[in-house]
Formats: sequence, structure tokens, C-alpha cells
Amino acid sequence: MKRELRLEEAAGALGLSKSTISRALSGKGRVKQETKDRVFRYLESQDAFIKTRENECNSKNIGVILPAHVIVTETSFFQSCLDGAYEYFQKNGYDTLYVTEKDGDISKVKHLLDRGKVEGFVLTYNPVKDNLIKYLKRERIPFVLVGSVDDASVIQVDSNHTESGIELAAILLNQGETNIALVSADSGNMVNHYRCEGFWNTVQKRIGATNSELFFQNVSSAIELDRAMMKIVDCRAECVVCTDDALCMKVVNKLYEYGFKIPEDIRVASMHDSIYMEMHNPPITSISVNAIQQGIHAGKILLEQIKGNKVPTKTFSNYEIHLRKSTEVKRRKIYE
Amino acid sequence: MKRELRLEEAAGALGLSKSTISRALSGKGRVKQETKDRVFRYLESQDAFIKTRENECNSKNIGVILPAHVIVTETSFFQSCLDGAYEYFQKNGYDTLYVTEKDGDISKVKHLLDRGKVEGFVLTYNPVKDNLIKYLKRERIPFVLVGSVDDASVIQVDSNHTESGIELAAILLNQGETNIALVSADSGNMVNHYRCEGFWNTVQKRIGATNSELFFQNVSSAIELDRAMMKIVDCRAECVVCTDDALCMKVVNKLYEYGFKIPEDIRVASMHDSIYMEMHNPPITSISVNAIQQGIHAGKILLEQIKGNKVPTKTFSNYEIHLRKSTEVKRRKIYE
DNA sequence: CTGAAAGCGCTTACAG
DNA sequence: CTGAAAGCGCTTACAG
Repeated sequence: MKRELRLEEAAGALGLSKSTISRALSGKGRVKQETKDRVFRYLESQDAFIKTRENECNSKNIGVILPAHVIVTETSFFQSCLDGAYEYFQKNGYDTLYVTEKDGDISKVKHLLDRGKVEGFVLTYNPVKDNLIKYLKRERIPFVLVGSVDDASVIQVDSNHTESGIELAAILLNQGETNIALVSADSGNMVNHYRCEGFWNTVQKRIGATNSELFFQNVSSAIELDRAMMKIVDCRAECVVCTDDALCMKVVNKLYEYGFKIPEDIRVASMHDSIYMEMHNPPITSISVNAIQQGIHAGKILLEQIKGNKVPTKTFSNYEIHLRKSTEVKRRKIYE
Repeated sequence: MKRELRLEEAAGALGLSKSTISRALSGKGRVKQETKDRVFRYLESQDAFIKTRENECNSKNIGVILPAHVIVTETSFFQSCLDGAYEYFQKNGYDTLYVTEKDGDISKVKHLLDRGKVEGFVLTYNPVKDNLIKYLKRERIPFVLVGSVDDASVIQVDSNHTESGIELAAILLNQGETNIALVSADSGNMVNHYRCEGFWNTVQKRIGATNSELFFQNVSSAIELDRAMMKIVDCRAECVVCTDDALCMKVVNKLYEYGFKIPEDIRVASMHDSIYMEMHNPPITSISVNAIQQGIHAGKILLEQIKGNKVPTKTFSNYEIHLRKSTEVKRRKIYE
């Protein structure tokens, strides 16, 4: 750790007064640039620092909040988001405090704020309970939400989930799918909600509301999944879309058990991409978002906000649909 | 954020002198317990704090260091390790700074130390370049390594990798496997190194050194994997063990392409468990370690060390071998 | 155990 | 742009 110096020592060594050193360090009051340089160079060379009121105050830390408990296949999103924000903060002189939140408990966040340990937060997800966001708003703490919420006073970074749902549906329909099932895990999750909404509305519009019983919501237990799978088989669905890749793996395994081949007998897609969707055999089509990019962006907007600059309320980030073998349709060639 | 009070204000409000308040807060010099209580209760009730030399010093932060770039399937270990340490620190009044390290660059760690932002570190992995550990040792910074290194002055928490390799080999051999291949990703990684060593020595001892060409090291590119797979097929191996689950998925996909059935034609196991090994069809046998537990343990030992207590140099944590369908052998029943 | 007073070290009007 | 000096606020021997 660096050696702590007194104003007096530095002043003596440089032939300046305590006042000048103090001003050079704080930036308040004018000091010749050359003098400033001399002061900083001296401290650098001595591997020393001087404690000022300034560097006591700004913690130069940001808290990045992740959900405490989450299905494992989703952690990669939050992890990447954290990594993106971390990299940005690093490059801009800020350090990152790791924070998790559970059941709307704001005590950890309050603790950091009370002790002045952070200057703001990146929330990597939209909490189910709204008291955290309420608290941050009330206390006027700078924060950026990676996610969507119906509140124009909250700064948000997110991809357009409704649109990606629509696009995935359009691709499958244009390929000729006519009997599509949609299986959603926790529908209270806004990401799932919006994606499913976009997807299912598009499907309904194109092929009518006849198969509305093929939209399964809140499928969490093994029993609920089995029930959904029975229905899928009974209705002879030829394409199944799942909200996340853990669910998707389970669905795929069930389909194999029933003797289906993918994609020959039935097509499968996920709304949440992970390395395992790509590594799966066959690789599975999925909606993919760039979590690192979103983390970087959230970090950037947050620091702007802390500096007092105006920032956009809502920033949309890109998504991609990774088309893979699981949705390939082998069509009969009409002209041969 | 809490309101900052002057000694004088609190003294006035409580009918005490500045000196007494100062002593009550610092714990230095004796103050009647009742008086101390009054002071703390007052601050609590006012949601205020007084800046002392004390609370300027101890950062009450720990840095948890993760590798910056890592194959995705391994991130869950570091993530869980971080979560375990974080939970422990939280319960013991410490906050957690997220830090990543890359290519032996110690600048981020140095930055935190120079500014007194952390009191110690948990290293969730054994860095390839040793300058980070060297630096922490030289500066006498408290830190705990989750991993193994040949240096009795470094406090370590790890599972016994050699032993888990031996045990997995013994299980497979006892099941009757006679022709086993071992495919290792980065062999410079000490975890891979020790597990492979234990595993392969056990295999060699039991079935001779004839098939030594079935131990493939540093298999990183697709070409190297293909070459290994060709050899595995040529040598008619009936069991393939991989050092991690990403590699294992690739191997499994290759085996499927070749028309093998698992476990009927060939058995497969991994040395690194993740949710995907369990979700795979068929589920894949794997060595499993409790990363959360290791994180908690590392956190505990670090705080003891910071308090100045003596701590054990090396703590071994448990591992388990999760036996799953991928290694089940359907034996011909001899008496029917 | 507590207070009055001296001390320490950074900051900041004031003066040039 | 810089310095001498007064000021602020926490700390700590000294005294009782």
C-alpha cells in the first residue's frame, strides 16, 4: 500500500506551501499547470498519496446487483452483464461491488449507501418485488436497470423482447410451421412475458386462435411439464418453442423419449441462448442477446448520470436470432 | 445516505463533551458502557454518522478475483465460489469487490491496495502466471487461494483432485472397463493436471501401459479433437473420460455422429460437473465439487487471517462422483 | 469515567 | 498564481 504523506512534507520537498499542494490536489483555486504536474509527479515517484477531503468522499465504487437465486442456465446473462459493466467501470476509474438481492430485501443496498461505499448501482434484472427500485428512486440514488419497467423515471437498457418474439414467430411461420406450441417458465418474469406476448400474438394472427391451448404458462414442476408434453403430442404440434434453455433441454429430452427426431419430426427453439444450445446435438435455434454489451452500456449511462449529464430513459440493445439445425425443415423439392 | 454529524453537535445534544463522543466511537480510552450506548442509540435514531479516523481506514471490503477469460462451462465454478465467499463476507460485515485478472496483470489488484479499498483477497483459481501470488506474498496482503500450489506459505482451499481422479478410475475399472481413453483440455491447468495424473496412473497400474496412446493432452482445437477421436475409434476404446463438460459435449456429439450409443456401445464421463451434465440425454457421470462451500470456507479462513489468527495452510474440501446413466454397463447375466 | 485544552492536518478567505 | 494565517474538526495527553 502507498505511503501516506502530510501536506507539509510534500510542501517542504517541493519548496511550495501547504496551501498550494492542497489546491493542486483538490483542483479548487487556480494553480499553474506546471506546478500541478510537479506535485503529481512527486507523489508518483514517492509511491505516496496525501489524504484529502476529496478522496475521502467519492467512493469511486459502483454496486452491481444480481438476483441471488436464479436458474443456473440464466446465470450466464447476469455474469456477462456484470463483466461488461465491470470492464467499463475499470476503464473509467471505478471499482465494482458485487451485490445480490433476494425477496426484495434492500438491507444490503442500504448498508452500502449508508456507509458511502457506492455512488450508484447497475441492476442487472428487473426485481419481482418493486421496493428496491422504489427505494433507489426515493433516495435519488443514480441507477440503471438492465431490463424493462413501466416507469419513465427509471433509466433502462434492454433489448426489445416483444420484437424478438415477433421475429422468431415470423421466421417459423414463414418456414411453413402451422402447429406451434409455446412453453413458458415463470411468466411473471417480464422478459418471458414480453417475448411470449410478441410470439403468441403473431402466431394467433397468422394461423388463428384454434390452438390457443398450446400456450403453456408458468411451467415449473416436472408434472406440469409432463402435462404440457402430453397435450403437445395429442395436438400433434410440429414445433415447440421454450422461454429458456434449461426448459428447452427438458423438452428435447422428453421428445427423444417419445421417439421424435429433431428437426425431422418436430422443430424446437429457445428464447434464451447459451453455449449449450449451440453445443447441443442438434444445435438449437435461439434468440440471443449481447449481455456484455448491455452491461457496458448500462455502466456508461450510469457514469454519465453520476456526472450530472442527461441520459436517455430507454436504450434498446440488439438481439439476434441464431438459426440452427433444430428448426431446419427438410422440404420436399417440388421441381426435380 | 446517512447525515454526517460533527462531534460538537452530538456532544451538545447528549450533554457530553466532544472528547467523550470521540472516545465512545473509537473504542480507545475508557467510557462507561451506558454512555457508549447512549451515543450509538442517538446516532441510530438520527440516522446519522460521525466521520472518525477509524471508519476512514478499514475498508471492510474484500476483493474476490476471478479469471477474466475462461471457457463458459467453467464459469459456474467461479461464480458459485464468489457467491459462497460473498455470503460469508456479508454475514460478517464485509463487502465484496469484484475483480478479474488476465495474463498476470496485477494493476487492478495494486490499484485497490494502493487506495486502501480492500483488506484482503480470495483468489478463486490458480493463475497461470505466478506474479499475482508473488506480489501478494511480497506485500504481505492476506489472501486465500481456492486451488493448489506447491508453496506452503500460501493458504489454500481445494478438493483433492488426484484422489478424485483415482476414485473415478477405480469405479470404472471395477465396473469392468478395460479400454479407457482420457481426453484433457489445457493440461497446464493444475486441476486438469492432478485429476488426469490420479486417473491415468490408476488405469495404467491396473491394465498395463499398453494403451498409453489413449491419453490425449492439451486438446483445444477441433482438429486435435478429431485426431483424438480417430485414435479412440481405431483403438476400440469403450470408455472416454474428459476433463471438462464442454469438451465432453463435443466428444459425445462426435460419438453420436459415428453412430455409437451411450452407454451401450461406449461409456462417457466428465471430470467437471455442471447442470448440463445432469440435463444431458443420457445424463453424464462426473466428478463434482461444492464450489459454494469452497467459497464460504475461503472467506472464513481469510477473515481469520485478517483478525491475526493462525489458519491451516491447506484445507481439503469434499468432492463427489455423480454416477449417471452414461457409465452404466448392461452386463450379460451369466446365470439366467 | 469525563472534560478543558492543546495538537494535528487539511482547507480556505485574504492579500499581494 | 502563491503564501501566511485563521479556521475547522477529530484526537489525545493531562487533570480530576
